[in-house]
This record gives sequence, structure tokens and C-alpha cells, in this order.
Amino acid sequence: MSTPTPKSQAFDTETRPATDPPVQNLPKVRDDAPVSISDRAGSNRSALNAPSESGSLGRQVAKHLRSRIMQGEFSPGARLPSETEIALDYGVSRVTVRTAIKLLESQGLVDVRHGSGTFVSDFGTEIKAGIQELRSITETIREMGFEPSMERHKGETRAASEHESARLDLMPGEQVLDLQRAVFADGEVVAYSYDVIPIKTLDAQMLEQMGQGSVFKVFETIGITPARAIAELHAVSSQEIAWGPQKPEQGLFLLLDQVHFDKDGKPFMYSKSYFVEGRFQFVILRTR
Amino acid sequence: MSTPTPKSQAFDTETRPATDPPVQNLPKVRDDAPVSISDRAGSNRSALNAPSESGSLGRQVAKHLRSRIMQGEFSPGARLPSETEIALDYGVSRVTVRTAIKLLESQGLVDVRHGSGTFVSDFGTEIKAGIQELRSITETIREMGFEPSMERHKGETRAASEHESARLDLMPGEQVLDLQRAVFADGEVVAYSYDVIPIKTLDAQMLEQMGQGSVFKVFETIGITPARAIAELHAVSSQEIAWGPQKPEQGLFLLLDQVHFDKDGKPFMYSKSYFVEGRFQFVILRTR
DNA sequence: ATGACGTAAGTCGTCCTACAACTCAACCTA
DNA sequence: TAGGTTGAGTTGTAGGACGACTTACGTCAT
Repeated sequence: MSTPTPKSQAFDTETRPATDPPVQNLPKVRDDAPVSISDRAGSNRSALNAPSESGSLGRQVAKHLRSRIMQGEFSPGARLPSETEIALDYGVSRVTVRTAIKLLESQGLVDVRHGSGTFVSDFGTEIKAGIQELRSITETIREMGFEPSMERHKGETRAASEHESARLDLMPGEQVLDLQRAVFADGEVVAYSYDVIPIKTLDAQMLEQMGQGSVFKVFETIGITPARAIAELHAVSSQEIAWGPQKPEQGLFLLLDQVHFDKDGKPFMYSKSYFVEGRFQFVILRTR
Repeated sequence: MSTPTPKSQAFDTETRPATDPPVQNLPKVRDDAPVSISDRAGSNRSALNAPSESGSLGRQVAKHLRSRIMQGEFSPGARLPSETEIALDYGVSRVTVRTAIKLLESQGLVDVRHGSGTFVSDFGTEIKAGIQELRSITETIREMGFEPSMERHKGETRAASEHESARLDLMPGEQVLDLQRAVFADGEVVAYSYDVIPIKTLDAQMLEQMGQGSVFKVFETIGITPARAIAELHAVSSQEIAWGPQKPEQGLFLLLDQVHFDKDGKPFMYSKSYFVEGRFQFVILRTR
């Protein structure tokens, strides 16, 4: 009978389309329950209705748990509620909770111990500046508790170099937007960013918007979602990189040389981010 | 005699200990199975009985799949068998396969697409030099196709500095082994390694062995297995770091400043690895 | 012939239930 | 007191089912 497919279940908490109804007559015990999730101010059932596209349920739960940890609801070393409890709390299955937790585990945020429980990693909360998670610089700065800002130094179109063409998979000589910006945290320079973006993906209006705020925001409007980036790390010592009044005199930088890909595997930006040594702490958690 | 606990179930497929019996009267359909795993020449069922401690089943499967990918059984961009097929192949449940695949996904090795399949990441096989996976430098060098070697420059015991005591969780003034070595790949210097190891965990014999080959090998013999490392990245420019005839004149290094922890969360080594800029390619795959 | 549409098969995502393996603390016993 | 046992709680694995998404293919109207 071809029901129009509910599309993106993203459930709105009260009425899950087809799962809840049959449950109501089962001896589920819960409902008004001793635990009384419904009473608790902190029931997290509704926390997942992210605005639009948010990825799978497991990722949504992971994201929410992550923010809860970061906000200090669970301090380092503390034990998280059991998988079953979390599942009830969010109104999802334990399987989903497990995928979420596995994600956090792979990010080094939590530590799962068989038979014992899931614990917030001792470093956990310090990892905020971790590199492995892909997010914009501004986002990272904000999560570190600073106020990010940017200043455009240059923004013009030119032909791509051979080097850039290779990385961005372009025809030789194709036009690109050359964006050079300084990145600030609480008004202090922390990085200098050199971005190269193929112009074919943009229109005139976006060209203006680029450089105002987060570049990723602009990409979102045209349906490009960054999915992966492959990055090389280098140490660089040069006086040619920085500019402006706050230009660091020692000229020592940690270079993150990376190509960004969307979910289809197409490269859409090539960027070199020069982080002023000592101003930005890069932490990596390495696991087996 | 209370059955000595089968330990490491490592299943032998035919007889599951206590799960099957109660099931036998249910309409479970299976039993002598139509799938006939036993026939296929390429069955990977037995591939998981790793010598000793190998972690959970999911991790074992992940490890084995990883090696298959690395050995080129699946080339970049190729699709892996479906989760169901892999599950049958290894004789495990789909749940286990999913945990394995999620692990590989978090390492950027594969790319899971809803409704389509699981694909080997386009970079996948190049990531061998990635930082996020914890392994010794020599191991990494070997995987990159070079022949690693080491040269001990210094190896003496002394009191730990305040900085070191803090990181290694020691009493002030406790004795440590100060190990300074040069790391070579095919005879060319690629890094200078400064390791600090609490002496209480070692005996005289091990003190000698340290510095010969991989430090981790020695730790293994006393039951210490590295589980995690938390690392900071820095750019360093200095003439005080390197030594010897191959000392690079530009003095530019990428510093990996890290504390190693065993599976119980105890720190057992603090090391600063100075990688000569340009000689060693650090690649990070960043994902969402 | 061409393009739009619907259909069906294949695959991953989520759910449910049950049990095994492990951890830890309380309890009991010698 | 020391040591072993028990039991409750938690994560790991199994098996089956179905929803959601992707892809290819066939059908039909243009």
C-alpha cells in the first residue's frame, strides 16, 4: 500500500511512528517507573532532534553524550550510566547506544571495561583540541573556551598551481579562490590560514561570504558537507607566512596541510593552516 | 570440577556450549545449516584463534580484516563483502562484524555507506604512517617499507625532573632511565628519541636490553602492554637536539611529546620524539 | 529511442530478546 | 582473619526481524 515512507524518522520523542504502540500493553514495568525518567529534569529523550541532517541515530547520541561529557556532567574517571539506562534515557535501543559509545571510545573520550562499565577517560576533557575529529578551526577554538574571530587578509581569484590542481583534481589552469586569513582566539593570533577553493563550485555572492565567518557554513548552503580530510603535518620556520601587527617574531609554525573531501569523496578545498607554535595545543590520543 | 572456564571461547563453530540446547525445540530452522561454511576453501573461521590475549572477538575480526586490506586482498575503492557474508565467513554474528567494521571506520580504513556497502577508503592503504594508531616507531618505519635501526647515544639512570615526575606519576627525585637514541630508516636519520622510564619497573638485565631494539619488546616481557598514549605536537627549531655525523643542519623538528599508558591506565614511559622535518611523513585522516 | 517512474533486490541501520563473560562487592566459611 | 563462593550489575555476542537507503532494471508514456 506504499505508505509515503516517513522519511528521516528523527522521531519526535513522544510518538515513535510504529514501535511504541504495540508496546503499551506489554508488561514493560516502566511507564511511570521507579527510575522515573519522565520526572527527571534531565531526560534526554528529546535531545536528538537536530535541526536537519545529523547522521545516523548512533552518531546523534554520540554527539549528545560527547557534549554532556565536555560540559562536565561526567567528570574524568567517572562512570557513565549503564548502556541500558542510557538507552532508556534516550529512547533508543541498546544497540544504538553501543554504536555511540564505540564512537566515543575510538575518539579516546571514554574507556569501556567489560563487566565493569564505561568510564570517562582521564584525559577525555583535555582532548578538545584533538586533531582527529574533523571540524572547523573556529569551532575548535570555541570549544576550548575562547572566542574565535577571523580577519581576511586576501581574497582573490587566480589560476590554480600545478600542485593545487593535482590535489583538488582540477584541470590545469582552472580558476580558484585564494583566501588568506588570520585566526584569532580572544583577540590573539593563533593561526594563519591559506585556503584554496575551486571557483566552479561557487557563485559571486558566496565569493563575498567566504572569509566573513566559517567557510564550512558557506559550503553547507550549497549542500557540500565535509566528510573527511587527509592531512600532513610539518614543522615550518619562515618569516614569509604571517603578517599584521601581531606577527610572531620567531616564525615557527606547525603546519596542517590538508585536502578536504565531501561525502562523495570529491575534494572541495585545499588548505594550509599554520599554527603559531605555543599558542595552540594539539593533542592526539593514540590507541591500539 | 566446575569446568575450568572455557576461557577465550574462540568458538569452534559446531558446538556452542550452552546456548543451543534450550533452543532445540524452537522453530529455529538452523541446525545442519544450508549455508555450508565448512565447504568453502576461503573460510576465515579459524583465523581468529590468536596465540594468547587478543581482545574481544570484534577486535580480532577487525585486526584480521585490517591485515587482509593491507595485504591488498581488497584494493582501495573496492567493496567489502556484506556484513552478513563476513559474519558467515568468520563464523560470528553480524553484531560482532559490525563492531569490527566500526573500528576500521574510525581508523579511516573503510567507508560505510548506508544501503550500498562498505568500501575500502581511497587512502586506506596509504595511512600506514598515521599517528593515531599506537605502535612503535620501528614498527611504523618497517611498514613504510624501510629497514629500521637504532643507535644508542646515551643510557643512564638519574633522578627524575619535576616535569617528568608529574607526567609519570612519580615521587619527586625517583630514579629513571634516561635513554637517548637516534632512529634510522635505511641508514638515514629520521628521528631523535628521548625516553624516560621509571627504574622501579625494571631490573638490571632489562636495563641493558633497553636501547638494543624496540623498547616495547622489553616491556612485553614484564607484562606491560601499551594501551594508550597521549601526545602533544610541537614544532621545534633547535641545534641542541640532534647529534652525530648525520646531524641535520637546519635543526627543524616535529616533536611528538607523549606519555604512554598500560591497560590499567598507569603511565610507564615518557618520551619526546623529534622527527627531522621532511624525512618522515605524518599523515592524519580526519573524520566526522 | 528516450526519459520518468515504479519495482525489487541488496545492504546497512535499528530494534528486541536472550545469554555468556566479566567485574566487584557482599557474604559465608574455615 | 584469610580465602573462597555467591550474586547482582555490566559489557560482549548471538539470532532474528524489519525499516531505510541505494542501485539496477523493467515498464510505460512521451
